[in-house]
Amino acid sequence: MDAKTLCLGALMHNEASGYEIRKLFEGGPFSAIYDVSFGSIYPALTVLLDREWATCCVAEQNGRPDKKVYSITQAGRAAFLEALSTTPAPDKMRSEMLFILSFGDHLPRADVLALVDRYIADYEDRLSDIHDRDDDHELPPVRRFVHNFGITMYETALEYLRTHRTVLTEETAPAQSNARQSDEHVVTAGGVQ
Amino acid sequence: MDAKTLCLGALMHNEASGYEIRKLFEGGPFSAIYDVSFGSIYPALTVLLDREWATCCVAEQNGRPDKKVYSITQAGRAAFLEALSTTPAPDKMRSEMLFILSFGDHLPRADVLALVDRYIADYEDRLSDIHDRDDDHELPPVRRFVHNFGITMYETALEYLRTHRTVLTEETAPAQSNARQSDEHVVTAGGVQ
DNA sequence: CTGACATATATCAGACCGATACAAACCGAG
DNA sequence: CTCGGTTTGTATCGGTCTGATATATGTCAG
Repeated sequence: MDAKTLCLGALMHNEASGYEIRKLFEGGPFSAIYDVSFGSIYPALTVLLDREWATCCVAEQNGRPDKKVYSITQAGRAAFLEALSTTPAPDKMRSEMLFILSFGDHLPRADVLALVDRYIADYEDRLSDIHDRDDDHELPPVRRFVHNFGITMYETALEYLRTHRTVLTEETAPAQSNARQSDEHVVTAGGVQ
Repeated sequence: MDAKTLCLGALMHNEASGYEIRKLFEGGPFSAIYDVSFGSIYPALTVLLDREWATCCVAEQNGRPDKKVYSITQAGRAAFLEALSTTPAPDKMRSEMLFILSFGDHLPRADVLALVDRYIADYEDRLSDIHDRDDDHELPPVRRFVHNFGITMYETALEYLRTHRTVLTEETAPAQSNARQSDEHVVTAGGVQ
């Protein structure tokens, strides 16, 4: 799924500037679904103009810098629906938090708990972003299906983190230092070949 | 989180070849956490050798091609724990499936249901991968915490998809064709500025 | 009136992805 | 017994994407 398709998708609902498209993916309705950065969006929008999949006009604003507002064309809509017809790749998660936590047994327990707290705060923010938007009102059925899927996943993550955090405070002696680990986990030879 | 750190993490538990590291992230214990491709892994392993964060030896196998087995060094462990000390970036999800589904109201309902079915099958496979591995036995506490988090998220996704799929079969008339859409959602002017 | 913050566009070096190529070995079907 | 398909395994490369940075306008608080 390339940046051009993602931008076309953003423009399907409404005309938007590059900055606004970015906000749809960061904190907006696409934030639980996909991620794309400025460095991909602006070049992609240029390509959309080249292919006449979008048009652009400058909008002056009061109290803000001007912005370039892009609108999708009929050709753009056709190209978008065509792009949607490819079989989707499986979901890809990139969680630095979980990756670090998966080595939490090598870290001081206090650090682990701090990470979990940060993780909780992160998902609380995401959930409140959703509720602040409040796009609940009269979504078409499939959009509602996707919307509620995201909310369900966030709420599940939060509930798990909150209820199981306590287990980590009660558990047996943690590794006190990250300079020394027990060598039990280190398999240096044998077992292979 | 760059490929070098991800490879070091993989080597923390066990020595491994590039191919084996890839499998840890595709279907293996890291599959719910992070994703990294061959095109990143092999160059990263070369860099690890250069920096003496890993050593390498060729292992002959019976009935299989030779493989190059990498082992993390003490300097590598130090570098890895150092890398873990940075504050983690927020989770990034990339779901082509959800992105396509979020435009499901523009698509024939049968296509949407087929997509949901594929999505369900996808997560069923992931869950059975986890249970096939069965690394449940005696994980250290924080690893268990992360492990069960992944299982919980997968099970929640499956339950949501299964129970709410039925709603999409009962609902009001779907868009019959993807060549025509109602123009109601298309805001071409006004409302901005 | 200074600094911090939000809005807004744009670029670019470096990192990464996905596809591809190559190769060795297995296995089932015809 | 060989043909094609699958698994294991290493490696590279073009095209794409990221994350940081630069630039600029405007608000608001202190």
